[in-house]
Amino acid sequence: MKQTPQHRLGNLQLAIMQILWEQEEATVAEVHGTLLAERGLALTTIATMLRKLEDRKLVTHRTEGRQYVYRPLVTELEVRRSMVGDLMERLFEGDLSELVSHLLDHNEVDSQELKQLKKLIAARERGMEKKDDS
Amino acid sequence: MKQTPQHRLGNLQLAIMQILWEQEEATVAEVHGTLLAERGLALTTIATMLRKLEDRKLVTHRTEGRQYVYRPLVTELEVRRSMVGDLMERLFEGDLSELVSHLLDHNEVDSQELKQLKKLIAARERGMEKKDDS
DNA sequence: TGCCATCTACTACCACGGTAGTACTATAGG
DNA sequence: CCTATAGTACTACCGTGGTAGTAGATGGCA
Repeated sequence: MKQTPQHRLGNLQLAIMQILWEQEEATVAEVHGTLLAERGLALTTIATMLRKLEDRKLVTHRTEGRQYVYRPLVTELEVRRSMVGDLMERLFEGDLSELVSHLLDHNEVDSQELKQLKKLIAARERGMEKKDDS
Repeated sequence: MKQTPQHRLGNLQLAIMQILWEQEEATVAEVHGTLLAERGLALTTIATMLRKLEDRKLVTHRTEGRQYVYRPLVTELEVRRSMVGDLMERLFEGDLSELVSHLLDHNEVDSQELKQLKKLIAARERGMEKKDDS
């Protein structure tokens, strides 16, 4: 068994998926329009990419008039889980603390953010207790 | 300015680099021998990959007898920074808290590890104060 | 009805990770 | 000196992300 089929997405693929996640669904032209500003891509490029994503079962489409309306088949969460987990595995042997430690050491983290993180951990601990009861 | 020239490494490339980071330097045969267990790769595959890595200035080599001894030109830290930063940018718009939050929510984190993380943050806060003095 | 604009499908390319066979070179041993 | 062998260089091929041109279908409008 191969489990979570490695949602490893490239830059453009991710950008497209993010639009679909935000909009729920979108036509080729809509995706193209949204992306046009930051990347100057041809409409056919977007269309091709969407078709390739559909091949990989990451999106699907329905027909509306003569347009295709695409819709994501995987959630942002799944992709994040898969890609973050992959990286953690590849770079930190799956050791979460190592990764977080790296993050803290090598990013500008202001005290604001540290407070935020402490809150996250505290919340997590409370969730833990609850789970311990079961 | 565009930053550290994107050290985006594939699986095999990373595995090879990791060996070089551990050993400081290694011959093709040594790398091949180390990797042979987990992946059954041909020696020429390793040699090719090392040459490609050299093209990209990620490693270099010197000659010893008739063998090449390869040595990394980038540190593990640099690669980690680059790849983690890249992922954080792509998936979480560069928001560190978002990434950590995701990590906490979607991995089995035991209380042991939470304690460890709190320690990391506390240490970070102390480092902060010192920097605030300057 | 017939032509144009709009959309998608096909096809083609490039770059690159990954994989490996074959060709070439130089060395060590007889 | 000459050959077997160890070791690298070349070349090639596949898959896939990324990019886009061109062909084909279709619907709207004059």
